[in-house]
Amino acid sequence: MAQKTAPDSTRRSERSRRAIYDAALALVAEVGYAKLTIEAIAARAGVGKQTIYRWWPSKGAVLLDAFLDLGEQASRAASENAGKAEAETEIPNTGDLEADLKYVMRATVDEFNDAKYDAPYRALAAEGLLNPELGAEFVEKLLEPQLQLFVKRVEQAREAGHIMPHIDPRIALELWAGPLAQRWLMRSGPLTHDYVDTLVEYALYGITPRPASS
Amino acid sequence: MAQKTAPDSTRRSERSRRAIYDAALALVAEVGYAKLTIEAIAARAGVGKQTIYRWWPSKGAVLLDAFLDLGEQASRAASENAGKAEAETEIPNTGDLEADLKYVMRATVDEFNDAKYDAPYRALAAEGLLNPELGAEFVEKLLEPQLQLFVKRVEQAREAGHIMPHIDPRIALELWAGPLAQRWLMRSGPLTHDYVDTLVEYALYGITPRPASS
Amino acid sequence: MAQKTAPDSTRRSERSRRAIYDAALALVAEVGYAKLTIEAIAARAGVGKQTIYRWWPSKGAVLLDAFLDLGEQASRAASENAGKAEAETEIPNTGDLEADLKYVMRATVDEFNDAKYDAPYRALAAEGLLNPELGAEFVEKLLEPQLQLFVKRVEQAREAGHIMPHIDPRIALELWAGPLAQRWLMRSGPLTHDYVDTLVEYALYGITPRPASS
Amino acid sequence: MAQKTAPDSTRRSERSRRAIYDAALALVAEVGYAKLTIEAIAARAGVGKQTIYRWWPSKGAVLLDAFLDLGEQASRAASENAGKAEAETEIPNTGDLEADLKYVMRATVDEFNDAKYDAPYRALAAEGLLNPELGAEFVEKLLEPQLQLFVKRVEQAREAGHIMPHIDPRIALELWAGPLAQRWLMRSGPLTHDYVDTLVEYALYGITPRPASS
DNA sequence: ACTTAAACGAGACGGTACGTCGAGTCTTACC
DNA sequence: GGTAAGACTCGACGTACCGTCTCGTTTAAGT
Repeated sequence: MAQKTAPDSTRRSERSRRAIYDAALALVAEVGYAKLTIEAIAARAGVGKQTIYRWWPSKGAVLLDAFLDLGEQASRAASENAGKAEAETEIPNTGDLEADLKYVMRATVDEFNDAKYDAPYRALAAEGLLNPELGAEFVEKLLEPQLQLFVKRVEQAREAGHIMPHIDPRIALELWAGPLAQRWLMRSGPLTHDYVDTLVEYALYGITPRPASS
Repeated sequence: MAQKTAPDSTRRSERSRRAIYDAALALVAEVGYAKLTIEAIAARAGVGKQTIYRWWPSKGAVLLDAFLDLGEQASRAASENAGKAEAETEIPNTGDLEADLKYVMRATVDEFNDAKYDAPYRALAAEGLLNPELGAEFVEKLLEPQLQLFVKRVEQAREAGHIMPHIDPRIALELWAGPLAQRWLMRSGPLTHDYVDTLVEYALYGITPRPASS
Repeated sequence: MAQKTAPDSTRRSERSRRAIYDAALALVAEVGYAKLTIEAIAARAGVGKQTIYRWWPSKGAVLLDAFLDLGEQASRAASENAGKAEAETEIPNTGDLEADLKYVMRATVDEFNDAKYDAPYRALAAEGLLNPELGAEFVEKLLEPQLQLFVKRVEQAREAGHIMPHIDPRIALELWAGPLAQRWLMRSGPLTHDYVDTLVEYALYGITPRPASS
Repeated sequence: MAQKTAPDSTRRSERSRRAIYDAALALVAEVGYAKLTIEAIAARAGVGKQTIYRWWPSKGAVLLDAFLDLGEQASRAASENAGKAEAETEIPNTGDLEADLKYVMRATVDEFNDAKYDAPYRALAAEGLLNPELGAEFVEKLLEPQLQLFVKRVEQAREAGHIMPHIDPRIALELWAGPLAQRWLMRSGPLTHDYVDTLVEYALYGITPRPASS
């Protein structure tokens, strides 16, 4: 895991790291991931190229860290505002699973439609497809934590008897998360509130006829 | 659509086109999409670079055509074998929707696990994420045709009363196709027959408790 | 001797070669050999770096060719002016060896004191000291041809009985050429007409007392 | 001579200085002057880069000091061996100028042919060509002291009547020292005992015919 | 069958970015 | 305050490909 004489991270320049994150995020939004270059990041950040190569193995890795840092900053800011530290870190539980899922899915759709998040997130996903190491990190640090929120909420619903006991929550959540991801990434259809509402309904109640419903 | 003095496609060298497809597919499997270069394709194909630039705008476009051609060859070969021309071009309808879907999904899983298809397909998906034009072509020529097979089968089921009448087939199919795509692309979980079986069951019957079923 | 798939010199761009020569000579005069970079030559010449690397192995080799070309141009210009094609290509023979040598040596001193020639010539000499390949080429193409002019003149003098028969002309000429080169390169003393006059006298007649001379 | 807040040389680490000299001489022999780097010297010497930059302005200056130190060590060692302290610091005077010069010139040839001295000496000469400051120091500290030995011996010969009174010893010595230096540096001819013998003879007696010799 | 213009192979060209190396400066911890 | 260590900015290295541009040389359509 250590390359040739790993650098001493205690002497690392915090100032440079921040500047690199800012430059990477700004540039990926401006020119797109394909035209994002390490030279440009270094130049924009006022940093030597070697400082980037010393700490990251690829532009994808830089962008992933930058994006993770962006998330941390956001959640740190959120924590400070309200007293509730769980801001955005938990799916609400009003007792009505369908309503709660729709609420979160609509918010997710809005986020995917926000250019600020779309560019880097999409770039990381694309890079992850081709680069297994980065893909694994992407899944572990970005995707899975978000999916685990659904797992938790589905488990709560199961305990309340709203979900059948034999259902695997980790698979269940993919019924709505998978289609959303696919439409977003592939642009294979419009991303609307109606769409995710429908997704949640189909997933919860199935698409085959039920006997006596009410 | 025509660049400067569009080339005369009637005089196009079939031999070169084939050589380029072969080279592109071979190279993407050998070195991966990121390290695939037009120079290498030209060299491997014994072709001038200009011959590639004359007919395609990017390496992604070359690979897409090469992959489409691969599919055409495969289906042409299949047609010749059996008398049934619809080989692989239709989902079976035994009257049992669940069984038919599971059958097709298991076959799809097997295909995704086949390295021969995985490398170029994954590369095209990744490129499509970042390049909207190529993404649109990818969806139109590769993804949507496959999804339409599900649409057709779901409509048949609806007519047979096995699916509720208000269900939108185009959305319904995403309940199982979306999760499968996500797991494959993101490597966010294992791709097994059991997994897709579960997916189909959850999608058909929902995850919430049903009243007296039988 | 041939590197990897030697380039086809028939397709070489004459325009680029000239631009590279001009840029190299201009830059070495401006910033000195140590700060001369291939990137700067390429930029100044409006040429891709690869075009330099394709045809020359090092900046020293570029400069050597540029300087040789400069000499060829000069002698070609000289040839066109006067009818005598041997302009500068031969040492005069007035019958008076001492006078003829002094004449040529004074001209050489003037040339060494001319900044236009000093910078590249000195750079090439320095590079040749450390790089045997380039040094050999420097000697063969620049130094030796000039020394051979002296060899020829000394041989003429020997035939006329002005030089002792057992004298080796190739060594004899070093008596005045060697000290001049050393003073010029090492800056170990002033380079004046008087100095070379003295050199010629000492070399011709020796430094030990002669018996009754006249 | 003093940069910004000149370092206090009384606190200088003798151990480091020695290690730097050793490393510089070893490396220049191993990889050549062009590939000699300050980083490598520091690493080999087990010394911080700053310690080198604090005391020397360039790699050439380091090497010059290292080479001078080498000479001092050698002469100090020689002094301890024999009682005669002037070992190697004076040209013998047997009364036969020709023999004495040939003796010293042959020894010089042997030294130039010794790889141990050739590499650093040649490197310093080359650097001195391009860098006037270092060149001046090279001449003053290395070249001129050696030439002065010849000046002294020629003056002795003049006093003995073996050299004509009007001869300038400083110029006379260049008749044999210049050609030798040129052949060595430029590799423009073989460096043998015969060659320097011839040089001395030509220089002493001239190349033109003498009346009645004996 | 002959002509002729376009496609072709080859590859040199002006560029951009790569990932590495070393220069010279600066900071940290130690002695 | 000198030192070992090494991270920093900067600039150049030599390489790999990009996409464009000639060069002859096939090659296939139209005469």
